[in-house]
Amino acid sequence: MSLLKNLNSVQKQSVENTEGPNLILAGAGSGKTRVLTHKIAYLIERKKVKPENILAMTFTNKAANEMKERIFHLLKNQVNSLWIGTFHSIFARILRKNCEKIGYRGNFVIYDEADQRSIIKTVINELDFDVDDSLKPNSIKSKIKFVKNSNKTLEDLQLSGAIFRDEIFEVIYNSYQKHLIKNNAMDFEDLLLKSMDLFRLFPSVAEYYQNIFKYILVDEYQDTNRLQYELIKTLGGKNRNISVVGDDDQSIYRWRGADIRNILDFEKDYPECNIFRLEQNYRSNENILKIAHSIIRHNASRMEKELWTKNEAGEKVSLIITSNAGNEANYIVQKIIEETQKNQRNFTDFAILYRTNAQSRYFEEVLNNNGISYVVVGGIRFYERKEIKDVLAYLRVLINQNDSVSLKRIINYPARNIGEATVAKIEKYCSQNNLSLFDGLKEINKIEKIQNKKKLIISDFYKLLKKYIDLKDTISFSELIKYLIEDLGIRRLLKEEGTVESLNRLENIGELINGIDEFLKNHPDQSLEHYLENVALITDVDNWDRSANVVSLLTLHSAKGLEFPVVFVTGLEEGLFPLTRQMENEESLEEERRLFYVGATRAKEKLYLTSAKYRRQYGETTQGNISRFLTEIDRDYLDFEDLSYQKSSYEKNHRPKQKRTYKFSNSIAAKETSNNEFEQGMLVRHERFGKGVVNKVYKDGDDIKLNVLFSEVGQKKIMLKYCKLEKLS
DNA sequence: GAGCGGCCTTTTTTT
DNA sequence: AAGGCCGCTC
Repeated sequence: MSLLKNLNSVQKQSVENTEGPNLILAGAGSGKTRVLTHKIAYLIERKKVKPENILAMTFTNKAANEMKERIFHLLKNQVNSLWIGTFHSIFARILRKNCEKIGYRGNFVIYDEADQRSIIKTVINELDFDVDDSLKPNSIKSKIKFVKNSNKTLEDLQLSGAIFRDEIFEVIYNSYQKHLIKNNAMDFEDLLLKSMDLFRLFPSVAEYYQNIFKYILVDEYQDTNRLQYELIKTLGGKNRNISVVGDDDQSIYRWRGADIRNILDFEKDYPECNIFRLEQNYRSNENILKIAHSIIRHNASRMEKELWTKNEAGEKVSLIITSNAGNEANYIVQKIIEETQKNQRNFTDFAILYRTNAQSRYFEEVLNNNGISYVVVGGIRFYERKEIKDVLAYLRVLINQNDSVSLKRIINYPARNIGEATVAKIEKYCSQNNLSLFDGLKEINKIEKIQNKKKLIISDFYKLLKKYIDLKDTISFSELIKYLIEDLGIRRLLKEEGTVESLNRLENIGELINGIDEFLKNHPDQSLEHYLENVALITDVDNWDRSANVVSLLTLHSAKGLEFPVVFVTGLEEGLFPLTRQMENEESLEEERRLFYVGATRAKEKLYLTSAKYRRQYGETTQGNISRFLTEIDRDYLDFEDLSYQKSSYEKNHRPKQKRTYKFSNSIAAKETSNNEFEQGMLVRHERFGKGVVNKVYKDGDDIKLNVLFSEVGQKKIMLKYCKLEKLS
């Protein structure tokens, strides 16, 4: 009985109803994780289901870990045999065991986006196409991703009209896939796609897992794509004990292939299903819910529902329009300071949410200037840093010599005088003789037109790799990496460089080694392969320590599943580059409303909505307008403040602390020339940097650029088309 | 051929 | 922040 005593009646029903398909529609803050964890505990304790027969899939490692912890707490018992993890980690595990059936070796590597791009570039070079805009690696990459996530073949997609027929893309796609197989590598999508292939081609394997996974639970079901949907259907097809938890209003990953139909059509796919609606919100004050609802209710394709709460109405939500991003940041930091003083809040209580990672900059700056500690969650990921990728590339090659992407990465790292041209020659030799790049290195002496000096370097490099490949089975990989780093002299080189960046890199490498030691301490029996897989699938949100007393800065997407007493949802204007500019069609408009909804419902006690009238992007200032949200939002629960007349408080607060004055002589101030151009020596005023004197004027194509020495901020390069530069007489 | 400095562009959101 | 590109030097 004690297991269910903390649940409300709907939560209880959805926990107890273990058999058959279950759709649990769980609004924000309605106890979704609570239901999932209780259900798993209930299955184990009451229904005597073996933990190894339960599969629970989430989208983030963080969510998975949280669930593990809570289940442990409920059962007072560690259940290691539970299958619980992200989609990608679960299927990576299945593939490690079975991938040889579909033509991979068990030590396959997982390629991230940078690796993908590198392959795509190789492919484009090999195929010798005329490169135009349609062949940008990034757009090819997203197209490949789209195709893979759809769980249809390229042909099917073309026939159904989902994409245009594009022969060049077809060739690239096929060649890309061949390269991955040759390198014994999978991209993120392959982890799912190849699992699906495995099940399709080997029904006995599918059956094996169908029998293992007697109960399947899926978190954030609204964000599954067609491929994940199909995998769930395949695995659960036999027992049909599928419980999915989700909220169609929080589906914010359409661009990643998430198909909201998965949740909207669950009833059609599983006609015998039970539907439970968790509509009581335990998280937020009523005013916050009303505001969130007033926006989301405008979405046409959603299940009709409205959250309710027994919580108090609380303070009204504040909507603020500021003049620019700097003032927006100023306002927010001012409010944080006020709230900590008036309402006795800690910095941990605050979260600043924005649309794109790059937007954290202004907030960081102002927080810094006010001595407030903060943490940026996500952003540039640790494992995507250059120095980390370089070191990891060595490890990847040690376990998988076919990984030519990693090999190419390290062939001239640290610099050993091997350039593109030499690599190209080796690659050519390899493809002619059907060798992997690694084997090509071994035969370096047979390759023509390479200088003897370089042959020597390459064969030394090969010997070095060989030495560590042999060494890796005799010592722990923590020792292995330490020796390797010393051997390569990476530490020494970075120290000698002596710049801020290089010392940072040095620190990061130290951090990496700590991380490896930590990993080995926690998983003493696991191998280098396991470590690399762990690294490939982890994100910064997963590592985030919430115990420190700091303000949290994160994207709206990363904020899903989290809650904070005070939340700032920033950048509310539409029409600007980083925000809601994609509202041109109804579908994207709906997704933006859902994103707003997710952000707003993170708040427990107080919600601030902020926007800026003007925002700079790539040096350009654009005007936004919040009219759409203003017309939709319910003003009854809102305090509205227009501060956009405050023009320059940001600039005032951001002058260098010790004021440096750069001397320049007024006497050389030039007159405006007849053809309205700027000249050396001319006195000017910049909208942000103030007064200055032109040092140099030059042309770059049609663009006019100036070097200007400003008295306030020193020398700056100015692109005329991006700013207003006023001539002073 | 390789490497380096300088300058520009990129990019929504993530497993 | 980091990769691409150009022009320069060794």
